Amino acid sequence: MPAPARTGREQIVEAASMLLDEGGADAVTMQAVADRVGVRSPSLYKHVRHRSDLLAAVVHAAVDEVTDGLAAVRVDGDARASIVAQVDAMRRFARARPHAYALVMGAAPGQPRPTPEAMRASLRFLLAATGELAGEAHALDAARLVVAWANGFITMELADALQMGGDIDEAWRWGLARIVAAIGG
Amino acid sequence: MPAPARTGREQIVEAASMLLDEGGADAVTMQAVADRVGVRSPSLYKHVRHRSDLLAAVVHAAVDEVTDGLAAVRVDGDARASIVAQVDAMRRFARARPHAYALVMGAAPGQPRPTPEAMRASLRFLLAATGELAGEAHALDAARLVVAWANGFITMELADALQMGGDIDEAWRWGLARIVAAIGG
DNA sequence: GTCTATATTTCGATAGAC
DNA sequence: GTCTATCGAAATATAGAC
Repeated sequence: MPAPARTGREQIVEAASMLLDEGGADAVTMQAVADRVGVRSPSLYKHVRHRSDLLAAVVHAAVDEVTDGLAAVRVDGDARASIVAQVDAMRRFARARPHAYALVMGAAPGQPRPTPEAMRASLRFLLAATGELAGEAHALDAARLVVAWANGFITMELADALQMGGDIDEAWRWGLARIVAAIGG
Repeated sequence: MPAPARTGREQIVEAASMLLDEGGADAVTMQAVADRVGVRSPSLYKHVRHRSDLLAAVVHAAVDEVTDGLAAVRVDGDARASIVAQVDAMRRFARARPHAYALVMGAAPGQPRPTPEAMRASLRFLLAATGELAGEAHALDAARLVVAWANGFITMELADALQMGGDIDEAWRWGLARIVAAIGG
């Protein structure tokens, strides 16, 4: 056997995810990924079709991570507590992996997007909770309200926008309480 | 006189803004800007220090445009109407210039940001309105709530996230009504 | 102030030997 | 499957003539 495999698609996606976290999508170059996994850049093309294929895999892995996190913190018997726990988990993920968060939530037009099915899976338990509070007829509207507020808040927090003084965590809790109340809680 | 001026900083920023709208920040290359204004790329450096200087000017012009738009639609005697008018104006701007909107609201980590003063100026009349509704003690929290929701909704709308069926304009109106009610309206 | 010419770097991707 | 070698494209920016 001439050349044993020294890397694989999984390890490549992992390295690309780290580079995304460290320097954004632009930092995910084939050269940088190759350095990270310890091979020469042409070898990557035996595991990945092209750069966009790799980036799509990175986004897919990130949205899966979010989905698992949201599923893990849900509270089955308490809709209010479940909503709070899930948006808190969103915020934790965003703080830990801001660039990945931006890709998942589609903050940058023209960047790779997760599939609609993957996004739906992420919001499964949030939809259940908002349905309990707002009624099935408005479950979707209410989920959109919650996610929109949380996403907007998190995005601006990461960008240091709305830096107008005041305690940011206090603003988060104040807003969250109002949002939950607004959808029928 | 050896070479009369065929362009100027204002025209260059304008061309760069058009390129931003058409293809995002990555499309704003010195070459593309030069083609657009009708000169060779080295000539641009007589009007602009470097590319980041140009991009910063583009962002500044965009936030000024937003500020003017928000000031124009405000309703002085009616806080609820003023809030609705201003978030509607935000949404119109985002639909007209999605890439510019993303830069202004800081959706992409690592991109050029408007100055805090410019952002504050944009939110002046919104703060006045939320102060009326929520009380001065919570004017800032309430403004953050409104802007966060609007920004999150708009961002996801532009990215086709939360595309889970239902009328998107109806969701906007439903959410907006709840938000205004939530802050004391 | 604009031009030609160019330095320099970096990128994605391919060819072909082993 | 990995490697060396390389192509071709595109980018920012500078030097110096006019």
